[in-house]
Amino acid sequence: MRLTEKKIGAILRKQGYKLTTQRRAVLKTIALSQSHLSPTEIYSRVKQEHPGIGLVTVYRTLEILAELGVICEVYTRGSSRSYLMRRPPGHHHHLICSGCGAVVDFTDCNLSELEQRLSQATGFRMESHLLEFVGRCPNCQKTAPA
Amino acid sequence: MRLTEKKIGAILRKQGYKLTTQRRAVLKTIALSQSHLSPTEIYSRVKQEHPGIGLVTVYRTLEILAELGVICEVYTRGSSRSYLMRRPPGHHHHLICSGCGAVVDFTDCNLSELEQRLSQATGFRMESHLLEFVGRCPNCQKTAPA
DNA sequence: TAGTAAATGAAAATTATTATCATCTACTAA
DNA sequence: TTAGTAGATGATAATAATTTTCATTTACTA
Repeated sequence: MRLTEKKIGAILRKQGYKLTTQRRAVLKTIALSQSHLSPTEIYSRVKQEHPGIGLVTVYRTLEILAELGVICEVYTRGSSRSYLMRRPPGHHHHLICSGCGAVVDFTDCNLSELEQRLSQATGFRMESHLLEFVGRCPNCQKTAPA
Repeated sequence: MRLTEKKIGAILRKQGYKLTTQRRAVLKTIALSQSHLSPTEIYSRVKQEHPGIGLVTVYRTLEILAELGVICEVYTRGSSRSYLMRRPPGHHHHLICSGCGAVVDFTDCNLSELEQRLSQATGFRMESHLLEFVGRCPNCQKTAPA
């Protein structure tokens, strides 16, 4: 179930947001990328087709899209955020290439047993979890290590 | 196996680093905290006893300590990093309270089966993984939700 | 199609992080 | 114990990341 622009528009509107030209452009850029992108990277790509767009708009758009679950944040080293189109609809995780940044999604994390065990041991009420694998994709394995 | 100051000193020296007054102070601050702390938080706490210390020194110290595995980085929302004393010696993960930031460590993630499956399916050579649970500790469950 | 709430971009303010450099200090070797 | 030196520090500034403000514009509803 890939999210079409129409569906995304509906999701936005339901929450009182509008699907503007700029948001469309940001979405398109993220959708076209195989790797995760920082706000600045998204900004400079979008600017090629929409020279007038402001970096602020990119930030605001990313915040909303992430809140609505249309895009996902990826947790990497480094001092900026990085985003990615959400491809599987629900709960899922990422396998990220340390070379090129390409991202593979997977859904079967079966952590519920561990989650229960931890919850019982600590008394925490669980809210969420974050799981990411980092590795080298076949292509980048051929390339010199970085 | 808690890391003593003496052991940490040895770890630093082995890599050619020195155990300075400032580094001691940063370590002490992190060790005394039950929750993860951002560079700025660490800086302001350390400054109470060492008014002369510079924020830059805190950043540099954190970088080195993280590189040597004496402290761990925690991945949270928000636009700054956050660190924590490494308590279990080797591979481990965190359960973080969304209320007070307290951190519980756990070591049994048994993700190797999943890791292998993913590796076979994608051809990625796995390098690492990141697993964190977020929940509410017993104390914060009593408090109003935040 | 008009009215309105929401979105935009410019500019600036904040906050986070890194680099530079002259001075200082922890540690090693004698 | 002490001198020499590599490494560390803090001041300062530069850079990068993120957020705020506000006057103007625009998508969408009625």
